[in-house]
Amino acid sequence: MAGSTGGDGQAAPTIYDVARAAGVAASTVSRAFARPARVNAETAGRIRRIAEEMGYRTNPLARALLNERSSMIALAISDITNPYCFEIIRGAQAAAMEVGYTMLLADGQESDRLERETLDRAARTVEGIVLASTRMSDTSIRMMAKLRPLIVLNRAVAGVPSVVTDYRHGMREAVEHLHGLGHSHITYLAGPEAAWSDGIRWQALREAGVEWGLRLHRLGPYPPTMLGGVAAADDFWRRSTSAVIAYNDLVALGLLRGLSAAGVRVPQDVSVVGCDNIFGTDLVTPGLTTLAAPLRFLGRTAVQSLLALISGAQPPVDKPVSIPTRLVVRASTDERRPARLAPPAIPVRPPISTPAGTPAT
Amino acid sequence: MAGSTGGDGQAAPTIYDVARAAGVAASTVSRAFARPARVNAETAGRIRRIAEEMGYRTNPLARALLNERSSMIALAISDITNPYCFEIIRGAQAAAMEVGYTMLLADGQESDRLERETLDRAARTVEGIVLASTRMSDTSIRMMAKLRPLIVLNRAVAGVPSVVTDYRHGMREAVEHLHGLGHSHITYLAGPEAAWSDGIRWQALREAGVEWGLRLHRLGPYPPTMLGGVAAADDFWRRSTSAVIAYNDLVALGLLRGLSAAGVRVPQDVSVVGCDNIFGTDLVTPGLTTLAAPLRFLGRTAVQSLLALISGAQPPVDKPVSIPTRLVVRASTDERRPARLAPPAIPVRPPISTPAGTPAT
DNA sequence: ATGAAAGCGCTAACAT
DNA sequence: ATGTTAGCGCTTTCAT
Repeated sequence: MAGSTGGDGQAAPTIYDVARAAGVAASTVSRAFARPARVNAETAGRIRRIAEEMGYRTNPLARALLNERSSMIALAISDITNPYCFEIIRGAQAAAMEVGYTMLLADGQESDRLERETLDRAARTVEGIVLASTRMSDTSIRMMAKLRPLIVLNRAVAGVPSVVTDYRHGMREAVEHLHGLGHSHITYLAGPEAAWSDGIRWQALREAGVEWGLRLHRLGPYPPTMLGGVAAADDFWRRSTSAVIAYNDLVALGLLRGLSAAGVRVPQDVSVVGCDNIFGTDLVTPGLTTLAAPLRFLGRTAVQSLLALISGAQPPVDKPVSIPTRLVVRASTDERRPARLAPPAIPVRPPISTPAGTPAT
Repeated sequence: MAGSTGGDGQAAPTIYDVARAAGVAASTVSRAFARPARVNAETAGRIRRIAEEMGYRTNPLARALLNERSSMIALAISDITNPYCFEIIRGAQAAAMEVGYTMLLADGQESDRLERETLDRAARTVEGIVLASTRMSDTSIRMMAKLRPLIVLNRAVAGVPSVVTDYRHGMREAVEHLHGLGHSHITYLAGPEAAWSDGIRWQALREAGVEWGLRLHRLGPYPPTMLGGVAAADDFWRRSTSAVIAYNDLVALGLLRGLSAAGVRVPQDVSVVGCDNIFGTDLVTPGLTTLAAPLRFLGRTAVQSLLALISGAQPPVDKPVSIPTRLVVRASTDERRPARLAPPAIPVRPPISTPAGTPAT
């Protein structure tokens, strides 16, 4: 019932305690753990047994102080509440754990300053950093990279090794899919201008458009959130094409909601494609067709690259490691209808005015 | 273009470097930062300026080695991909950052062993631990708590301080809501038997049932996942009441899916209530009515309690800190219909057989 | 108000 | 194969 309030009972045994108990020098104990080959097998065994009995665990801080090997890495995230991050974190954490590394999480709470502060504090402690999504400028990133081994995720920064998603191929697949469904015009709902991934997605999309002979339109930028998507629905409304590709799933989800409120049917009136395949995309009705980024694999790959970098590898700083995507087709995309058959069933907004610019045909 | 491959440019300046540059002893530099009052104001200013210029940052590892103050805490999560965790992590991280602490993330990947290993490794490094969701046994937890200051989240472990959600009040509200809609029988879809929150939710539900004069049924246990919910739909099918409360939102979401596949309409045929209010609950159709846990606040409170514990506070180990819930009413709950008017529109499964035990009336 | 010195727990040299 | 020693960067006595 009562119980101690927690906290250290007694001081943890040090390597000296173990050494004394085993009747050997501290260095021998150290070796018994780190380089068993250089210790008499029998002695090593005895030491380990005694250490085990005493509940000895080597103090990582002391080790780190000596040889800079803290066995910790940091993962920086600009906004941990974004579902996009979850799988990345999981992948990263798993990869770290596999090799005995501990992962520090630095959530920037969407603030450049907070993010830098956190990283700044952590930088000394960790052996390397993965920037999974960051608000920091290229310059800041390069400075950070000078301080510590660093890998950027889904962003290309000259001079810094990175792991990115292969949107070029993915967008081609998405456009091919829409083309196959008879769509000839696609609207892209842009994300934040500062986002590297927005630029690359739009560029990849344009190239794919040329390849398949589709016309592309661009709306935005919108905040990369559901609210952003709702706002986009409002704009899209006036200038609609039969197909939309959104910067990310959150925007697509918001768009779905906004469209539905406006009485526009998906996929009958408009086909919608998202990006990332986050949790929730198969929860909505209709399920969201999306360009799935292998999020968990991305996190894992980034950490593995970082560990390689730490052990002295020289990854290319100019060509990022590129991870392929996969188009997940759900119900939000369908064949283009020749023309809208009837006004929306429940026109919450005024019925569709004839689009000034882009005819839906 | 070329650029260094990352990694440390040159050794970071130590306190001795600063001391030399400022022409004072190292201890004075240390004091200038930690106890400015005990240093000549002018000297202190000069030191700080020089340190700033040199880009000096105190090495947390060295500090920690000396006085056990690493300014780090660990947050243990059994499964980081569970949306339930996100907001908790965010709240915890924010609270830690506010006071200059760094947060380590220990994801157990749903494995008791992995979780213990990770924590074991991290324990020496951190000043304290928050167990946000854990697969560990009470015994393991108590052992851990002896080693380090520790707070458990949403679980009561005798002898260990904890922060929990006030399900008693919440469940009463949920039952009142269903009662007000005319429901007289409620089925509870149980979660893992090992989960403390399952026990407490069921108990709170039973008490509320007595209070409002409703009959309660219990089905399960089911895995706390969407798949678990789909499986539950299968069982519930045969023994349905007009209202269901699921162990958590994931199960409720799965149930919604399973029910829909079976042609059972929500909320017309069945009202569904979830727990937690995770991301996605307002994405589904119908939106899920759910007992919202203040996830972010929970994480924040846990960390704050931990920090208090670390600074020597003696929180009660027997009565957990209790955080109130809020019932979020969406479209998945509605008035009970006297009887089903017609067989399901699209009976994927055989039409509803007369329930043997519990009549839907 | 400041300096000198010891030592946190560990490991890498060097010596045996 | 093992022991001895020095020192990582910091803070905390104790002395000045």
